[in-house]
Amino acid sequence: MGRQPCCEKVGLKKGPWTAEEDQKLVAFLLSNGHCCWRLVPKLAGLLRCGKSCRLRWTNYLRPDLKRGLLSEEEEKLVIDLHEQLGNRWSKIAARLPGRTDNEIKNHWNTHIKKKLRKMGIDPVTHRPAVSLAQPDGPDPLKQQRQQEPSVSGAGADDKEEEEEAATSAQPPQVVDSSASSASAVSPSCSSSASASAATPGADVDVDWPDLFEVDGIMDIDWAGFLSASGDDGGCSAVGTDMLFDHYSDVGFDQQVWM
DNA sequence: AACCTGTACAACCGCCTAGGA
DNA sequence: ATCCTAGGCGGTTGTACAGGT
Repeated sequence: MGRQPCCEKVGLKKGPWTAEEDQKLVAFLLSNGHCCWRLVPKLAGLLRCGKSCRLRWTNYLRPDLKRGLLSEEEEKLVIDLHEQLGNRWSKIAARLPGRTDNEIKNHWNTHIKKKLRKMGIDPVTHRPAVSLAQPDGPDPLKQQRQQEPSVSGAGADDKEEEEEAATSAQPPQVVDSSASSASAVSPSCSSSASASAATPGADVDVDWPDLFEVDGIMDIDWAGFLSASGDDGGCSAVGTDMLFDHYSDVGFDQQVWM
C-alpha cells in the first residue's frame, strides 16, 4: 500500500533554497501565477517539488509578508486566538495580515509558549499551570504530561485532547469570522496568488523588476515596498504590558516575566 | 580559541480534505 | 458511491547562529 508521494522525488533538490531558485520562482509566479503547483517547478525550471515551491512562496517569498518579530499587538492577538482556536495556525494566521501559519507556529513554540510558562500560564489551556508553583522544580512539562491521559497514540487523539483542553477554557465559537478578515490577507494565496502578488496590499505599487537586481532576494526590505503595512517594520521589541493585561485575571507576578 | 549548548526558524513529512472524474 | 489528485495543514526535524564555558 503506502501513500503516493506528492511528486517524483528522484532528482529533486531538498534543503535550503538558494537566491537563484528564489528568483526563478518569484519571477515565474509573478508573471504567470500558478494554475497548478505541481507544474510550477517544471515551468519555472526548478528541481523542486511543487509542494516545496508552494511552501517557499507562502512562507517566505510572498511580497505581502511582514518580516521580523511579531509586534506587541500581534502577539497578544495570537494568544487570544490560540485560546479560542487551539493550534489552528492557519486560522490564526488569517487574522494577522502579512504573517504565515508557519511563522506564527514557530513564534508560538519558541517565544510565547516559554513566556506563558514563565508566567505560570499553561500555554495549552491558557489557565494557571498548577505545576508551575515551583518554577525551579521538576519539569512542568513532564508533570503536565503525567497529568494528562496517555497521548502515545499521537495524531488526531492528541489534537483533540489539546483542542478540548484549549476550548474547555472558552468554547470555540470562532465560526469563520476569520473569513472576512482572512479574505483581505489571503494567507493561502491559492488561485489568487498572482493577483495578490501583483497587488500586494491593495494600492501598493511594487517595482518588481528592481527586485532581481538584489543578490539574495530576501535581502529586500519588503516592508519598504509595502507602505500599507503600517507597522514599524517588525523590529519593535515584543512588549509585555498587553500580556499582563490579558492575564490580569490570572494574577501572575509581572516580575516573573521580566 | 575551541568546544558545547541552547535558540530560532526554514523546510520537510505525512495526514486530511475538497473537488472532480 | 467511489476513487484519485492537488492543495492545505499541523507536527517535527535539520541547521545555522549566538552565547556561554
